Amino acid sequence: MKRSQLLGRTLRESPQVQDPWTELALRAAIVRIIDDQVVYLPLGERVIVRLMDAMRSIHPPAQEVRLQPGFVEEGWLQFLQDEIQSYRQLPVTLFARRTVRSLEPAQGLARPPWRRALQWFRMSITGEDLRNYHDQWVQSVEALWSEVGIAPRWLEWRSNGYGWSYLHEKGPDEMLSCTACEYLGSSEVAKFRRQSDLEDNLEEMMPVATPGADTIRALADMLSVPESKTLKAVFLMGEDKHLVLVVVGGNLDVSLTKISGATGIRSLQPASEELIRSVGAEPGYASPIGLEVKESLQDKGILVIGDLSIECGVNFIAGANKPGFHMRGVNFPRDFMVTIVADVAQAKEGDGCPECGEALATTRGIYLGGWQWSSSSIQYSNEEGHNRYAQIGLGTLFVEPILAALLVEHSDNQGMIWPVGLAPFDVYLVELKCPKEAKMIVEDVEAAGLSVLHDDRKTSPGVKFTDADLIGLPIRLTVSRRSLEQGGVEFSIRGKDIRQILPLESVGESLLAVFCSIM
RNA sequence: CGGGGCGUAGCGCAGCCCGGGAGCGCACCUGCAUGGGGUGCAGGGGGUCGGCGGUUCAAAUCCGCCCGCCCCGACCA
Repeated sequence: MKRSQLLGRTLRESPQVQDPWTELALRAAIVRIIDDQVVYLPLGERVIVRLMDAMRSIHPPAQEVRLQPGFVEEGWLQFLQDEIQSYRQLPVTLFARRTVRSLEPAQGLARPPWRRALQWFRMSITGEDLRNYHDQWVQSVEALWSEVGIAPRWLEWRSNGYGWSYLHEKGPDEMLSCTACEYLGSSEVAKFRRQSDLEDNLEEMMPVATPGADTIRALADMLSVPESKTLKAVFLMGEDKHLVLVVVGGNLDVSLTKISGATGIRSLQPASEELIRSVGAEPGYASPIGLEVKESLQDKGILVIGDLSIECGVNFIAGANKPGFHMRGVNFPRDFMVTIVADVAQAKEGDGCPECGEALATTRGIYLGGWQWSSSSIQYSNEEGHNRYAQIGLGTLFVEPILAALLVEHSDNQGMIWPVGLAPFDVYLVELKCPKEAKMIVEDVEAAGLSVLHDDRKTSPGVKFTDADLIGLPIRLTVSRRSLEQGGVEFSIRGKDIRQILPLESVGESLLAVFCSIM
């Protein structure tokens, strides 16, 4: 490929963006960003193709399917329920290259509005089979990380899942990490220890007049108790107007992600007041006391999720479901029911680490992908003809975030230093007014099976060398009058202080030998 | 909804106070020189100055209205 014909100029001045990977990608002609939308220039697309090949090849064969861009996650289950009827079809592994829309606001290259993803979907009859597959998958991905030279951290990620994050202060994703041990979790799903405030002396439940105290803050102030002694009741509704009541300690906030994970209900939003009143609760003075609560997920009544914090305290203040009144001395489970108790409160900086109890601190990074154990499932018929639920897991790797991590990991002040195997081309040929010799070199090197970017532009040597460093191909060749006088073409490796002259006649062979040795 | 700022070449901006020639940097084009680290010199193309109206001999510049973008406030938690 001739450099003069390659689309995408390198930028002399650093574009003003907030993170180093986007800056490098713009400077080195890997991408352009137009109104948050990413355009991959030829150099970038070549890297993406190689990266996706590397990602794809980490894993044993799976049947490949194609899902159109924007295909929703839940669609997998419906699709498989249609296709899988019998145990004879199981286990099955599917693979898909997808383009998924980011749920979060776009932010540079690490979080574009649409990102490419590779997904592996495993459906098993037994939990053991799925666990084995999962172990194998995780091992393969770990091998990929070492192959491409990054060391992301393992963390709790999404609901029912784990994943990897490349830690970086400019990363778009917020996490909580333990200041003492290895625990790491995304802000939405990080676990934490509730402060325990148990005592044996359970008070009687009594109404107390609290006119105007329709927020936790006002209630705590009026009764002169800490917010943690109150119970917060949050009403949410799912897409189909299914009502969910969440009960947490008054000092905590609910995590929608955790609730989705615990209930399987997607796209939760605050419930309307009329929906709240329709079940007998009073906005501002609500609690599960006296409501018809589901005893299990299949029962009639209101779905009530109790956070772990309701078991960590006694004698709470909670709403009386009457305007202007609360109840004091409220104790779980003596005074109210919940359908399930789960971890549904949002962890924040300073909370106790779930592993060791030390303080959690905010950390930033880039999510690269991870594994999720599906909470819902599909049915198939077993050998006896009975319906059974399959065990399902989903592994995902995100292409753009991984590229962002690679950009920052494999670069120096001069630009990229591509690992062999991911570089958009193998060789950067700097030609200084030696077109004939350059042509021979290109043919020779390409015959040896290596790809060459031939800088044939009419510009000064400085420009070409600087560009060679910025673009960062593993090998640089320089052919000039000077090099010819010294007996051939100058060879150097990006990022290393190696320079030597290779004879013109055997450049291809020599490079091939070098390549085998550094791969 | 209120307050403030901005709008001039592909991008970034100056000029406006104090009215008269539409400019600068980057990018682009041409030529010459240079040839081992974003080189030098010379020349060149490119803009309804956000829109409409007013004042004036004359408006990017002053005045009024409108449009668009950004920030702050308010509402909400």
